[in-house]
Amino acid sequence: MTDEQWIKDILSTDDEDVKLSEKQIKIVEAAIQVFSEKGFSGASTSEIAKKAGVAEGTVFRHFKTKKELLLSIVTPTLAKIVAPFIAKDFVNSVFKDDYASFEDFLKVLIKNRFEFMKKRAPVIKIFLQEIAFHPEIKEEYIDALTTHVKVRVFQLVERFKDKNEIKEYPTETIIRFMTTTVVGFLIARFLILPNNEWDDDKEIEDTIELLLYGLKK
Amino acid sequence: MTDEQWIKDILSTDDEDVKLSEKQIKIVEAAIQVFSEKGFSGASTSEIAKKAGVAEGTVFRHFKTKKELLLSIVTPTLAKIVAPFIAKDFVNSVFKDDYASFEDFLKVLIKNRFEFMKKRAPVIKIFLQEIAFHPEIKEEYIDALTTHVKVRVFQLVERFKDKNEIKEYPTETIIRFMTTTVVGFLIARFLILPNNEWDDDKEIEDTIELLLYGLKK
DNA sequence: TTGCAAAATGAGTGATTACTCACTCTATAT
DNA sequence: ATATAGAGTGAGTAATCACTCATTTTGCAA
Repeated sequence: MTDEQWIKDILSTDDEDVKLSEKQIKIVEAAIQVFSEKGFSGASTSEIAKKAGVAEGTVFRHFKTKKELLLSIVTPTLAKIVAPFIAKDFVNSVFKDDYASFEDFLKVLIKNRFEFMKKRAPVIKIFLQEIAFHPEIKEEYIDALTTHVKVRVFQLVERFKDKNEIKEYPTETIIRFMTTTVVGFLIARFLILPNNEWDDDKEIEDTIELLLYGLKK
Repeated sequence: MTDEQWIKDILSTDDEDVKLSEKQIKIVEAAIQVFSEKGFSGASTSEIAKKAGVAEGTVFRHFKTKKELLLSIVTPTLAKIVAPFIAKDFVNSVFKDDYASFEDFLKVLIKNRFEFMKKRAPVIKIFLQEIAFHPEIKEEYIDALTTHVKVRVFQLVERFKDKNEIKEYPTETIIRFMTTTVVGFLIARFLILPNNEWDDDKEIEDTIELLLYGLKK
């Protein structure tokens, strides 16, 4: 349990984008708030400017169009979703000391994605909402997921299969099962019922256990 | 396997709303298409009217506001989502002949919701999208789910627990697990990747099996 | 203090929005 | 044939939209 540094490093998500002026940051923050509340189409640039404490013209000085403002929020988010998995030898790192169990992996992964979601719920809400109406974003998202994340997780799952830790289901199905379970939990926790009283530690623990029992040999 | 009439009856979702004039139907159909493609805010009443082959005034003769048009689509959907579970003695019906297994129940439920989703994907997309921006709809939805669906499924799961068919996890967690798995599959299948080549029968089978292994004692 | 470029401004632009209303068309009853 | 009611129309309305641009303010080097 103590020696999980192998993934924690890879999964780090704490880098922040800099090189934005003070006003630019205020505009982006306001945009996140308004987009999150009303959706991209329902949000008006005048409201964003007002909330940012800035003239409407200033918004367009820094972002050529309203859509560019959306992209400046959504694109880095996509990058951060993918980031943990693009470490070149992701799979090997996990197995480096031939010590990693499927359980340990699940644990670290879920806890990490939990913190990720906790910190970025409004942005991820925008991301999920708008992906449906902007085919280029959706395309880019699916592309990034399949070429970076899926390929590597695929290898990983097959290694755990080889080690006889999990069942012989189609790897596709296993990945889908893991994904919907984790993502479903996070969406329920942070987007649908954020105001419920959640015993987070217990929910995470149970989710891991259920997944484990469903998949282990 | 042959004698599952007990649920199939209860789960029927094939009633259609009538008492709508020909033009009203065309307007609603057009609205479903445009709302589904562009979202509520992004859709214009003029486009809906055009697509329905109708003057814009006609839209407002039948639906006082744009939002009323949205509600005329979304409200019956909510009713149909809940419908299967509001049969007064839902739980007892399932156990009527003391013959139902958890597996049979899962099988019928998933297949039924699959057909439901298949038939109504665009409307359900609208439903899921707009629930985020219309608190009253969300409230009504959560209310209906907790007072009708959740209560009954709760009883059901506990009965299966009593019969030693499933584990002693918190019933809440079991329900969430079942829900995210099934809903996650349906969203992946019909909303995110509808154009993939899906072996539906196999996916359904595997999903049931995985859920079963995760939950059975 | 002055000079000056970059940043910020907000009134102005044409397009589009949801919605209205005075009017016409159509179907049925007599 | 005529009257009547309601369905259908589409030009018109004020409001709001994303975006522009001539002008002012600001920060800083000389």
